[in-house]
This record gives sequence, C-alpha cells and structure tokens, in this order.
Amino acid sequence: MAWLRVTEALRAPVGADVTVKGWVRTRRDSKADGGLSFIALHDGSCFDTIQVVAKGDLSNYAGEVAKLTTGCAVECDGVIVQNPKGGNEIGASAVRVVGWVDDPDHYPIQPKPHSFEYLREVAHLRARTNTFGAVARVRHCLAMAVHRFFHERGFYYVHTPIITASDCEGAGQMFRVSTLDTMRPLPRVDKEAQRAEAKEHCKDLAAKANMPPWTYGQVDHSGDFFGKEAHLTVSGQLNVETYCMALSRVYTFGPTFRAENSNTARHLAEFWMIEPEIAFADLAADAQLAEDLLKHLFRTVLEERADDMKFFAERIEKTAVERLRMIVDKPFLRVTYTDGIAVLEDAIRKGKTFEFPVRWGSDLQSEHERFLTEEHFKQPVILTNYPKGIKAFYMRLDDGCEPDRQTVSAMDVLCPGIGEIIGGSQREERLDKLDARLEEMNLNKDDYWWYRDLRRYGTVPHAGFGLGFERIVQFITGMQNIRDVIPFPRAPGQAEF
RNA sequence: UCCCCGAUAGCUCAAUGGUAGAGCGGCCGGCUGUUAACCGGCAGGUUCUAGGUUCGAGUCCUAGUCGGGGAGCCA
Repeated sequence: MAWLRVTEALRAPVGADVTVKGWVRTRRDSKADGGLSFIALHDGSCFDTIQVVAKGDLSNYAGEVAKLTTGCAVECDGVIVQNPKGGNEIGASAVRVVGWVDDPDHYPIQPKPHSFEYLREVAHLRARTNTFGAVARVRHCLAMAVHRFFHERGFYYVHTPIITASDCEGAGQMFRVSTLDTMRPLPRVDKEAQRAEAKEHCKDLAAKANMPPWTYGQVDHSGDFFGKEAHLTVSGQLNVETYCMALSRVYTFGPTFRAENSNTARHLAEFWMIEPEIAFADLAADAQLAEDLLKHLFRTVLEERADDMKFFAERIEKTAVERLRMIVDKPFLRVTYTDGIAVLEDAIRKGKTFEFPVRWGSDLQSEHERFLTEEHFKQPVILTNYPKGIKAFYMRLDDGCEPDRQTVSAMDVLCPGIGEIIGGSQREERLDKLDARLEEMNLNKDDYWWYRDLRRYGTVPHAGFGLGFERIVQFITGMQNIRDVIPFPRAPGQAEF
C-alpha cells in the first residue's frame, strides 16, 4: 500500500489503496451503520485535511479510534472513495495510533480559534494550526522563489558572515559576540556576596600578569576570542559588495541581528534579509531588479500556494490575493523624494494634516510614506534620490545637484499596508567622494580599509538593496504581527523556544 | 525607549466594593454520512505577583512582571 501525503491522496484516483500518516485535527462520530468516526487528518503537505472514515467493525474501534482527540498521531490504511459531497476521502481498513495526546483537556491546541498572542506562548505547537501551517508553507515557497529568481538570472549566492569584527556597518545597535564575559565575575542575586567575590577576583587577576585589566575603563579585547570587538552582523552588504566586484551579480540571504529595543509588530531582533548586489549598474537598474524580484515572488506564491493564499484571503486579510494580482499587473511608480515632498505639501494645502512636519531634508515619517502609497498613488511606489543628510555614507552622491539640495542615489520601495519593504542604493564607487563622506560623518577611514580597497582596484558603478524577508511574508499573508511569520521570533525580552 | 490599554476555568470572555459565571474545549450519555455538527449532564478557579485601603477586594490604591495597540528606530 503506497504511503501518500495528504496532498497526493486528495488527488489520487478513486479505488486506490493508500496509507496516510499525520495528526488528527478533529474527530466526529456517528452511530449509523453500527458506528463510525470521521477523522480530519493533516500532515502539512497542503492546507486541507483529508477525511478518514473509520467504521465500527475495526478491531480497535471502541478501544482506540473512538478515543482519538485533536493532535493524536495516526497511520491509516484504506481505499480512496468519493465523499457524498465531493472530494476524496479514505475508507479506512486500519487505523494505527502512533502517538496519543496526553491529558487532552490541557492540550494547548484545541479545535477552536486561538488568539495569535496565545499561540506565541506555545510556539512549539503552533505549527499544527492551519494558520501557522499556511505561513510555514508560504515562507518556504518564498525562500525557494528567491533563490530560483536569482539563480535563473545568473546571480551567485554568497554566504556572508554572521559574526563580524568590522563595526562599520552603522545600521543600529549590535549584539556583542565575546568569550570575555565568562572570565569576569557574573552578576549575582546577592549583591553583597558579589562585591566580596569581585574583590577576591581582582586579587587573583592581579596575580596573573597576562590577564586583561577589566575592572575600570574600557574593556581590553586583545584577549578576546577574535582579538578585537566582534558582533552579530546587521547586514551582509559590505561583504557581498566584495564578491560583486568579481562575480558581477551576487546576493546574500541569511539571518541578521539588531539589538535595538524596538517593540513593534514590524521589528525582530533576529530576521532574515535578502541583499543582492549588481556590478556595472546604476540606481535605475537596481529599482528594476527590486520590482522584478517582488513581482516574481508574488506570482510564484499565487501559483504555488493557491490553497494557503485562499485561506489568508478568507480569514486573515480580505484583499490578500486581490492586491497581489493588481501589483503583478502594473509597473511600479518611480517618484523622486523631491517630488514626493511636493505631493505631501500639496496634500497639506488641500487640508490633509500630519502629526510630523513635511520638510525637504527630513526623513519621511511612516504616516507620510503611508499617505503616498496608500492614499495618493494607491500602489507600490519607488521613492528615489533622497537628501544625503539622512542616508548612509556608502550611497552615491548624485551629480549636478544644487549645493544646498545634494541628494544620493538611494531608493525605498513603499507598499500599501506595510510601508517600506525594500531599501537600496547605487553605491559610491569614487574613492575621493567616499572618503569625503566618511570624513563628513566622522567615520574612521582605517576601519573601512578593505571596503575602500574595492574603490582602488578596478572600481565600477554598482548598486544593491536589502529586502526584509519577514516583511514580505507579512505583506503577502496579511499577518499583522511579524512575530507570527517567523517560526521562533526573537525580540526584546523574548527568546523562549 | 515613550504614550495608551489589558491580565479571571485548558481557550475566548462576563461579573455595581458584598455567594466567581457563560460559550467553546475535555469527560459521560443521546442523536446524526458527520464536516466550526446538534441536544443533555459532569468535572474544572491561589481572579498575574507583592504590598496597601476596607467590616469585606476579581473590582479601589502603589510597585513589579508579562501581553497587546500606537510612536520612534528601521528591514
């Protein structure tokens, strides 16, 4: 008897002998025909369950089948039959219980709607719900689609490091990576005892001349694992640029870390980021790549996960499918920052009020971005050419700007409902200009020695962007909280599981 | 980090400062090719923690912990 996954069994020909294996979602009983039970079985292979019909003549019917509860693991042999109301079901010839649910009254996943807040507290079991199963399949589908997109276009997947000793990425607070702390007294609950212990520890350390002084002043990292300060990466961009300057088209797709104490439905301390980098390319090519990638992802998920997307549209976000279809069908708008400001100022003249002021030179607030993409243009917009004062040092200065309106070749892709989903730029490939920017921003040139080398040895115009993977999963599924689109969310004060 | 809101049965929520309840889930029974099934019964509680006010606190006050929404930062 062939073991089929549920998705295969649902499409198997009537009359086929099959075995399915999975977990019970619900069981309903009937007294007809001397007793029978309907078991909805899921195995993660698709959104739908398959109904297994187990009759009272099974040897273990009263003893086991009739006692199955939500979450039990079973193997069922049987024949594919047509359900009176349409679709395949399985007429069971055997139901083997592989794993019982201990104490069903307290099994955390009940056959009823649960709040997402609650399910976060049982993250080890939440994949068994239809929502989290659907999110997991969509997430996988998107990850595969990202690799396929780049592979088909001649990009190489570059593994950039997770641990970095270059403190120069400048994208927010970083997590320290160190083996030093275990050499220092750890904080104790009993502060008196700790002080006493610390004193002793100082004496011990002083006795050992080769130990780093740590009690006062700056920590000496020469004795640390890497011989200098190290952190978890906040971006693979600077590293991936080095490979771009040899392999022309590259991308990195991996975890990134931000130690910022930001507590929102759109931020994680650990998230996955996709960062392509293209050589011999300008901002326009970069924007086109971003648009092509997003559309490819939307098309793929609509095609390959139609079952899950139907669920998201029915239960999570009504427009989930419809808005992806719309976006796929028309070109993204390109609007300069300066024109965007003009649109906002015009809206204010017409009576629109914003909490924050609109002024050329300041960064757009989320309310401004939301107005542009949701109310004014009502579609994805690529905003380009931002003032240099609000952007990173590595972004290329635009040529021919007025002195007090200097912009850089940066872009943000704004999507209705989620805001900024992609941030990118053409990179500054001219060493003199890059050095001037480093100086302007009080950054130490020596810290960027290898990054500057790229501008000394065969520099070319190049560009790239960063796409937050969870943000795109959020946008596609309509899930409100980013903690529900990653299996094990990491956020301030949250590292359970 | 800032502002606002919340925490009561396994889950979702009620309860004027005066006996702690319902729906769902679980268990038992009835009915039924059922499918968010339906009907009846039973079990299930240190009302987040620590203090305080009061004759009396789930309810009021203080502090803390955790969670949610919004903002900032950003992806």
